[in-house]
Amino acid sequence: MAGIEDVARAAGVSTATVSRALRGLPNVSDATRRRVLAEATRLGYVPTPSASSLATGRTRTIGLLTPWVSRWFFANVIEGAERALRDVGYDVLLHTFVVRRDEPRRRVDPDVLRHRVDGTLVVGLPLDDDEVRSLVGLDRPLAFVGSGPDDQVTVRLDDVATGYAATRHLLDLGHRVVGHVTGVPDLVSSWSPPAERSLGYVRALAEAGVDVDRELEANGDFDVEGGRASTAELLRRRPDVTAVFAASDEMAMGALLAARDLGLRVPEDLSVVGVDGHDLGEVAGLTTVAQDAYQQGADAALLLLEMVNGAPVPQRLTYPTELVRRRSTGPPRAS
Amino acid sequence: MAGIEDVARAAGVSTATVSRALRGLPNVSDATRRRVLAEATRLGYVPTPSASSLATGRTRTIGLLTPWVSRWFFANVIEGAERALRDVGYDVLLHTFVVRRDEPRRRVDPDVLRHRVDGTLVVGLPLDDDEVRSLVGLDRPLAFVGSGPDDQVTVRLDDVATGYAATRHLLDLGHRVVGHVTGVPDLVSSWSPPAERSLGYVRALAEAGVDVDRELEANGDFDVEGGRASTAELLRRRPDVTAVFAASDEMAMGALLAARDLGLRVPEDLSVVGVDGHDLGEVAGLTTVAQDAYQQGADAALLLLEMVNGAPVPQRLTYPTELVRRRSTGPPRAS
DNA sequence: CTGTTAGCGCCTTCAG
DNA sequence: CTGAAGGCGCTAACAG
Repeated sequence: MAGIEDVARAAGVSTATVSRALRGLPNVSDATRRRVLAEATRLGYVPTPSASSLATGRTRTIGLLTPWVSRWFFANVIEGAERALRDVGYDVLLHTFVVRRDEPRRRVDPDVLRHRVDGTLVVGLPLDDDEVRSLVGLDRPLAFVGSGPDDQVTVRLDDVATGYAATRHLLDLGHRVVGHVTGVPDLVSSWSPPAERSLGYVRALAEAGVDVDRELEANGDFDVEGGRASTAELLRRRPDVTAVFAASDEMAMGALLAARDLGLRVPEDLSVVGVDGHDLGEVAGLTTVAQDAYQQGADAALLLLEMVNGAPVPQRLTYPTELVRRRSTGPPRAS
Repeated sequence: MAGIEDVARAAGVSTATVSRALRGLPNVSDATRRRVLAEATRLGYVPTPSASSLATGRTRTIGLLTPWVSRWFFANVIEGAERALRDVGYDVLLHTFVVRRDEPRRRVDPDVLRHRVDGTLVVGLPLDDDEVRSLVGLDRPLAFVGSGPDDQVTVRLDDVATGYAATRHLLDLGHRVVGHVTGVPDLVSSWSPPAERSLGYVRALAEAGVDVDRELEANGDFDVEGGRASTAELLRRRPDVTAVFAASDEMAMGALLAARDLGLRVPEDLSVVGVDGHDLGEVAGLTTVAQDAYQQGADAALLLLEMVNGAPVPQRLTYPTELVRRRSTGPPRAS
């Protein structure tokens, strides 16, 4: 409840000096600063954010845009980013965008962010060019995690390499008819991870001299039920499939369910590999190409802060992945 | 970039009228309102939040306090709350608190929330009395999800009944030596769900005339690895255990891993039941007492908004749970 | 129904 | 090194 004026009065200085002293600005004598600090503490003074925002234009808040919080990748990125930001006294404003199969999602509206954040972190949300432009138009730092336009600061995997690694693992085991459960049906942007993972898949097949067939790919919408349904569909179309590469662990878990539904043993009848390194992957015995989502969130947040502070930052941080072999993959049955 | 003054000038009215018109307040003629709206839209006017906060004392922001975002219950509550709030134009400020086994966590600091939120939602974060008092001292609406003090608005399960239901299911299957993997070692508050679930466990055992033994309980820290370790410990202490009730699905998954580690078959050698209804429970074949975390988050958010608007709200919303039977539970082996 | 006038609480030149 | 004073952009009485 104490205002800056109370502190000023108590310390016998002006409000300007209090402001300077408390924010660690120069041009305040040590003695004065100590006195101000002491009085501020004693009175329990805390600056009113809206007042200082109004005066400075800064909010010490970062906007976090994401389609979900309850999925592995997103939850971990958010957690990593929030903690990194909190550590330096920044708040996180959470904005989710419902993304559904059929209906188009609500568009990203820069007006909701304007004057409300010092920067924006877009987590795994595919934006069209207009949306990106509108965020750029906020004239505040902008960074992407998981995927992002080529000309924006982005923290992500090498998704082509990731898809390649997963597929290659299956090929190395001897599989020759490999299905692919991918992420999204229609891409609003050209920089989508599922598209690139799919490219890696195709590349690995081609390199191995294996036929690539559109019938071997199906959309699993990045969730368990989608993975289950599309794997079932895949197996209906091509009963000779012996392995499936799913573009996320959650879809891969769906693939495991589909196998069980159909009475197929894993990995004897069907091998499954995912992407993520989901916490529960071990329980399911899921082979996966693992990534560190938490750290990507934290690093992206730090990058964004650098930008907020006007420091130069690398345009792109590419994270490593690691193949984790578990029970869900093995050599195909001898046919 | 256009300010309220620009709109006022363009519409040929005062800023006060613009403010009234745009916020749908009475005492503005239809014609004027339309004109103002048109000009505001044309100029792309959006009120600066910090300015209106400073003037009104309202922020249209809710603070969300939680220990994690990457765990099932928390992620779903957060998602539900965020969407409910966004729908009515409220922002969510996310605050996480690292909770670790050993070290004490950072204390909840009301100063970070002061003048920054219109209300606070505490999600599954055990607070001590001082912390609760400090939040109450903010003089803003406060609500809890998952657990909360008796005298505060809380949305939660009947945790005693939940623990009872899970344990009862095992007893009904014929188990007589039932272990319990609980949540936390030392409770900072008396209203913790793990403590109540444990109470339900004890009650069910007592009712069935089965001995209750402290050795049959172990702390699993609410995560997979904790569940794994404590289940292993449990089985070491009491090799005659035939079933385990874990206070969360994530710990239950850990119990499944422990069983596998020890070469025990589930459910023939060990039955496992959890609590939550985790999305991946089906993949693991996990029997569970399911709850709807998303809806609890959404409802708590709505309750909080009612309070912000000065409406009376029920002190307590108790959510139903439902036993979902899967492969992880079955009758004990005939000994 | 509409305009005028003070603030809301802090920051930031500009003097001194 | 410090203080005075204006202003950030909007809202809330109070007149009219």
